[in-house]
Amino acid sequence: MTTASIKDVARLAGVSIATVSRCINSPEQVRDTTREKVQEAIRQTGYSPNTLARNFRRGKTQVIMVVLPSVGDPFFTGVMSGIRAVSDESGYSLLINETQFNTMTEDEIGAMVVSKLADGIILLASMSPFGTRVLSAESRRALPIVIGCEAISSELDAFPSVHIDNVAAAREATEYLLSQGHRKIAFISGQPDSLLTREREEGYRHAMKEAGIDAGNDCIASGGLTLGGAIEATRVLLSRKDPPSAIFCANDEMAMGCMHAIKANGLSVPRDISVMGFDDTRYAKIMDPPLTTIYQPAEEIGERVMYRLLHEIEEERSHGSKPEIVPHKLIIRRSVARPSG
Amino acid sequence: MTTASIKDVARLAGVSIATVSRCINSPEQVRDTTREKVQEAIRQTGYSPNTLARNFRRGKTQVIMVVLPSVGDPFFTGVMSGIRAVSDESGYSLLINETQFNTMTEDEIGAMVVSKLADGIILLASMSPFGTRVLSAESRRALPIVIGCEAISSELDAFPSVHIDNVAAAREATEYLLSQGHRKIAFISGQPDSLLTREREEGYRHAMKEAGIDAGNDCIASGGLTLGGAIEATRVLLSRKDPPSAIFCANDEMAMGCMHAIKANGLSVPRDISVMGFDDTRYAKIMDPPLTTIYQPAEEIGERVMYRLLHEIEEERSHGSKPEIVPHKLIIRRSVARPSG
DNA sequence: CTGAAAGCGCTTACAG
DNA sequence: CTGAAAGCGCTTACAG
Repeated sequence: MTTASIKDVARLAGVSIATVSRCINSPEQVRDTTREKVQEAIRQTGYSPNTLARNFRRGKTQVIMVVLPSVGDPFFTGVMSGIRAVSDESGYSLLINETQFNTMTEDEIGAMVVSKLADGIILLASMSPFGTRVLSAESRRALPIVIGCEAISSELDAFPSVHIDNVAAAREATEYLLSQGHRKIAFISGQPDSLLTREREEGYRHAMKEAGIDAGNDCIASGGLTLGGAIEATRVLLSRKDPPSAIFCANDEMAMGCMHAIKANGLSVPRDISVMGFDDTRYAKIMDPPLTTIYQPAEEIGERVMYRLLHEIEEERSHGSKPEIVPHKLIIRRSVARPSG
Repeated sequence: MTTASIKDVARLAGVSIATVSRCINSPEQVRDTTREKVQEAIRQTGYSPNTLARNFRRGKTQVIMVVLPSVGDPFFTGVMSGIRAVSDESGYSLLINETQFNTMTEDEIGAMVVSKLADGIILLASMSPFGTRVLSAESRRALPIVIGCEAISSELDAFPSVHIDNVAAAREATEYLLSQGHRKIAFISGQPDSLLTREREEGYRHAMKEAGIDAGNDCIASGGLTLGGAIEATRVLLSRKDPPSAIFCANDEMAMGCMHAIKANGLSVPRDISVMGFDDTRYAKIMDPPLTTIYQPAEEIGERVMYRLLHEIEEERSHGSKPEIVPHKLIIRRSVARPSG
């Protein structure tokens, strides 16, 4: 199958390749009769422009790369659909790059843009705060990158971002648990180096401290943001001499695992132990009992991130832009009750 | 930020661009002293090869495109990790293209390959069985495409594929329900035009028929493979004059919604109604009660699909290859019991 | 409205 | 081991 090139079309139609190109890219510049001849030739040859050549020539690809940690994470369903809503009407295609929780260094991110495979990048995944400095602060600012959902490392704070106030949200969640009378509140965090959960942990610690409670290190267990990790972490927490009366998980995925582990241990949620999640994924409301959690406006985050990126691509790069903070919301369902003790 | 080109490096190092190119692509062909000069020049200029130019020149991209219906679908976590395990050791990058349940026509798929944006394609998503015929049967066979998980339309049956025997698996699931004494078994299907669920539905019908039970159309409700769709479908089923004693859902996602709707209706699973899923995603075992379902070897499917694709890319295209069938397995947990009636 | 020509940045036989 | 040169397929000022 030797694919037809623009030359074959030109030869068949009896015109120059420039004219064929114009028929495709700005047909209004071509006389009707010529255009029809060319279109017929395109049909006959089965010609389709070589995207590789075109991208190269134009120096751009019309694609936006979305970097996310893991396909199969229900939280990203909403974010993606927000991104897509905007990209659909802007003529960009979306391609997704999965990191599988390998933190990306700044350099790898930079390489993606420098290599021109995408015109812009949306980062929804964590990345190492310790990228080696190939890119100067100046050139870094020039890359069309926008960060969504996550707090970001100091190396990346030159980039625009949109996310909720994770510290405040986690504090609010913890305060709700406190308001229900809990004192022994444990926290299941993500990977120790994840900035996102570090912020949520900070909110938790802050609220505990303000309530005059010493949240020592054995109030905190790492669940790696995964279902299995949370099950393990919960088991550890429950086996302590003085187990918690409430567990706050840094995301809903872990809250699902946590609830399961509690029940598997013969205890009841929320009668024996209360569980609080974070994200409000589609599963939160169908948990048994339905999960009390923090809602993140996933679609809105997606839309705003994409708008922001289009701005970065099309306008002058903004300098030192502040993060856009979108509102979160505490969703009270039935996985939290007053402690029985 | 004007990025350095190969010319800048050549000038600075005092060599030709051919030599710079060789230093990058086959350094062993270059004398040590020259290579060092060039490497120093690369460092100073911050040069990084323009991937667009390179891809264009080479006529290939070293990327594999994975087409899947939806990021955020837990089933694909395993398939992707199988694919990645193989691609990692083969030097290909993975890019993901999400269809959001818009069925892709054969033409769109073909366009992706013809346009050369990827060297090969893995299709994990449904596609319309009615692609218009831009591609002849011959040329179609030439595209490096492998299909995973799904049964496929007749237009696409020239492509290699790897999946479980969906008909047999669904039959087995239904037979298990029958063996527990159920007669009034409902089925929640996907989109009416989804080939995948059509096969599962076929297995269900087959088993029912063999048991001498008339599974009329009101035993079947469409849930669109989504959580919300299944909740709705379950409500409809429960409101029938003669509600089912067991519900077989075409995937686990719907089984989760189904169980929720049953409980929300004040009924108990499995005491009042049994629920059977399909896929055995990571959530199946943490459902309450844990979900009885069909296990698909997701990782293995991913690995095999990727191996198959590498074969397609690197070797001669295979003609009329048979689908690879991987084994499924009935996983008995606690969402199915004997009917109470 | 159309064509001849330059050039995007690279790779790779071909000579030497 | 290295360089000069052709060429990948397209787009786009520039002339006419």
